[in-house]
Amino acid sequence: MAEVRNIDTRERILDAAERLFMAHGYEGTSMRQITGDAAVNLAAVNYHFGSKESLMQEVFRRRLDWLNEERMRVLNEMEQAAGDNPLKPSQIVDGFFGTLLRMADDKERGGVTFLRLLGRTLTEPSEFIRTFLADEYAGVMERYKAALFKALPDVPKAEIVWRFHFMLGATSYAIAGTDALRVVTDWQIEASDTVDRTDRLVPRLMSFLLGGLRAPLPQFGSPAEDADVKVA
Amino acid sequence: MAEVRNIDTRERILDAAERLFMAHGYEGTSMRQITGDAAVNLAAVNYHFGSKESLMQEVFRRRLDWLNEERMRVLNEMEQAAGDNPLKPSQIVDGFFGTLLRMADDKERGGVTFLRLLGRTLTEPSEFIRTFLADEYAGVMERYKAALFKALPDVPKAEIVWRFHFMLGATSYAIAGTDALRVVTDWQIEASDTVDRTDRLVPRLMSFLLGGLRAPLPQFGSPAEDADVKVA
DNA sequence: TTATGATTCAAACGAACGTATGAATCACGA
DNA sequence: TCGTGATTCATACGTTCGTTTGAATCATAA
Repeated sequence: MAEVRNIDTRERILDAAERLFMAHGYEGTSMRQITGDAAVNLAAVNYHFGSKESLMQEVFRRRLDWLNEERMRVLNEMEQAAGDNPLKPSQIVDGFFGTLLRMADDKERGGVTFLRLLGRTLTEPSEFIRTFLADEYAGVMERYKAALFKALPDVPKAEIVWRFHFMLGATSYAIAGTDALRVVTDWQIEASDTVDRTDRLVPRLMSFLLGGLRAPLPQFGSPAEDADVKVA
Repeated sequence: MAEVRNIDTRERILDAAERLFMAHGYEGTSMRQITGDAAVNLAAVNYHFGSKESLMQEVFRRRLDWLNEERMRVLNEMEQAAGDNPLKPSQIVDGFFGTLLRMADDKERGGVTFLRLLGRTLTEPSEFIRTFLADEYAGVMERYKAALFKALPDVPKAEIVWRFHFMLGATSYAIAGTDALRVVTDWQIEASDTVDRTDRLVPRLMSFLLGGLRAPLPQFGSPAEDADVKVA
């Protein structure tokens, strides 16, 4: 068997697809763009992956399998070290979101390209993508939710789940890096290159997520409460 | 002039486009779907709006013009009432995000359909949409950032802007309502219909946003800090 | 009633889409 | 060295895309 060319072609297609899906979305990327960028024949995608949908799934599976296994490994490790004690919320948040965000520096695992693709795809309308992602994430999701329930026994489970949802939103938007409304404009932040911004993004986001997770519970039916703000 | 049919057709197209762009995305929606749903001739879109891109812009302009004017009005009102005193962060957050979220109940202004479309579009890859949104939002964005700077004089402006960005992400994901990873599964939350969930979403999200905005500042270079969690 | 400009309509345009086909080319075991 | 299965290739299929066209139809002012 000629495995060498095979693998080479597959990987080149996956890399190009990852990059282009990130830049133009699933519907906005054509097979001809992908095969052109990958410098392979047009028919190669259908030969190796079967269809455009299957290609998209493989683009995610290649990265998510490792990510979610790593998340499981980290959580197991932390729970074993803690014994019967509940974990700290910050540990859980770091296990889930920190593990994800640290992929940004790991070019072997897609780096920022994959992170941005993932962030954008989480709000993608296509049904088959949502179904696929939900299946990929189901196990790890349950484990982390359970850990949060145990870590925050006094908080209603409904609140925890919602806040998990909000954390996911803040993170996915942050890693998508689109900034459609141009909230963050470089020249008013600081003179810093992209590398630096990635470096500082993680602690910034983690602080925000933890602050949101630990916020006072909402008072339903009344307007937003206001304790005075203390920072730093 | 036959203004009646004109306006009728325009509105029906805009309504159908809003609904379909929300459900299938910009690239995933065809002119034939839109005109079919609106029960108008295929050529009507190009006659009334010029192109698919212009239609998309008009779908947003119809809602965003009012939203951003309302945001401006609310902010002006609060600032006049406060005189020289800075506003409370919760007031600013409510002015920006609360005004947005309250559109959910306003069917005259698109309701949840438009909110979900907006949420999904904020991570949309298409360049022309991002450029358009950035222009639409530029003014109101500057005003609210300035208000936050004044309200939180001790927090570095860079941090405020980043947290604004994170708040935007959490909100856009929440209103997109996609929940790709199925974090929030109805049967484990509470027996409640959709109306109730919209009702409770707002205070829940506002608590989360304020908690994130007021979180302790990040310690760069060190792992996530951990004050013990106090809720309720 | 007739003239006029706005709107609607059926039909077609060329381009791009995802996919399929069958021959050519390759690597490699016998 | 030859045969075989895996892979690559050029090409074409049928469909759908956004847009355009020119005639038909409408509402209104003169």
